Amino acid sequence: MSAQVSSARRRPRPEPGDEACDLVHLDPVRVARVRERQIRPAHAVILAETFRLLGDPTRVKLLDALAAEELCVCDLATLVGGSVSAVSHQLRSLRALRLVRTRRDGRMVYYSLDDAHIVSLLHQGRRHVEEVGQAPAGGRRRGGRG
Amino acid sequence: MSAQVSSARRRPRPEPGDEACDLVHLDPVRVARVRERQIRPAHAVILAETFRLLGDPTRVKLLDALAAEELCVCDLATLVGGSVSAVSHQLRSLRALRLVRTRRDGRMVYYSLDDAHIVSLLHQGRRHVEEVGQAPAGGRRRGGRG
DNA sequence: AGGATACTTGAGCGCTCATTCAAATGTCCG
DNA sequence: CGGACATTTGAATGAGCGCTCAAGTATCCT
Repeated sequence: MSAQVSSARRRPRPEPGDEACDLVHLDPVRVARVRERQIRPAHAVILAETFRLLGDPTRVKLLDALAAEELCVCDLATLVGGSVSAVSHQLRSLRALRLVRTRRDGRMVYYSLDDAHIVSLLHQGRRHVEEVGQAPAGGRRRGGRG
Repeated sequence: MSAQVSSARRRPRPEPGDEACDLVHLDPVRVARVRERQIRPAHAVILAETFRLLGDPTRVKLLDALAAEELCVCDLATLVGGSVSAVSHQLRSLRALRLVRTRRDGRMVYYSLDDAHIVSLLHQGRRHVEEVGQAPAGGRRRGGRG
């Protein structure tokens, strides 16, 4: 672990024949090692897409509320403190990604969760936030367990 | 479970004295029940903020790469396939939220992960994506293992 | 000191996205 | 059928974001 780990880290001048791309100064050993375990680009996109859905306070509240039980749009709107229209729009996105499903009962439409993975992710995140209980930007603490 | 669970669900006409807000048709029992378990709005914002950071392919790749080992900016740029500047901007966001930390070694700046919770979330998500291996929008399958 | 390297930063731009408002759809009741 | 209700949808608007480009900072080597 100390013989030839870094090929660029201590190199005074990069040789001209080295550059295969814009970057002539990278560490090929390290890069190759990471590449083996690296997530596939397509998967990164899908994963980001999934996390992006959770990256909005309204949707977080929506999914969190639905984790308790199924709810109609107007109850959801009340619970998350938004307009019925706004909530409906968000539910549409959630439904498009199959995160929630609907059930009609007369005029009412009841929403419920449809993806156990998301619920797991959400709850894990919620647990973390409630543990630290700090604002993330500027004032966040690591290991704020006590 | 069938006595008086729903006050609005089967009510023909809402009485005029009922409306305390814009919504005159909600189910107070259900709403109250969910409210007890509901995430606090401030926590929802923090949680969304956290997930939002993970809601970008470049940042997902960045964090995923750093989960393997510490890396300098130019290696990261190579691994995620972006410009050094773009990567540096993203790392700035990540650093602001204390998701990554830096270590200087001469001219190089090495980044590494600084939040175990995020890593856990990321890996959990990655595992899920690699299990289903399907695009989320339009063609997603649940339990698409076979 | 001077030049090269590794990274950061600020401005600007195009794009996405969450919300609002207004209108439409579908359902129940008389 | 006609009115009230629950929800959906489309257009418009405004804010935020990620990228590029160009300059700036910090470090190393001679």
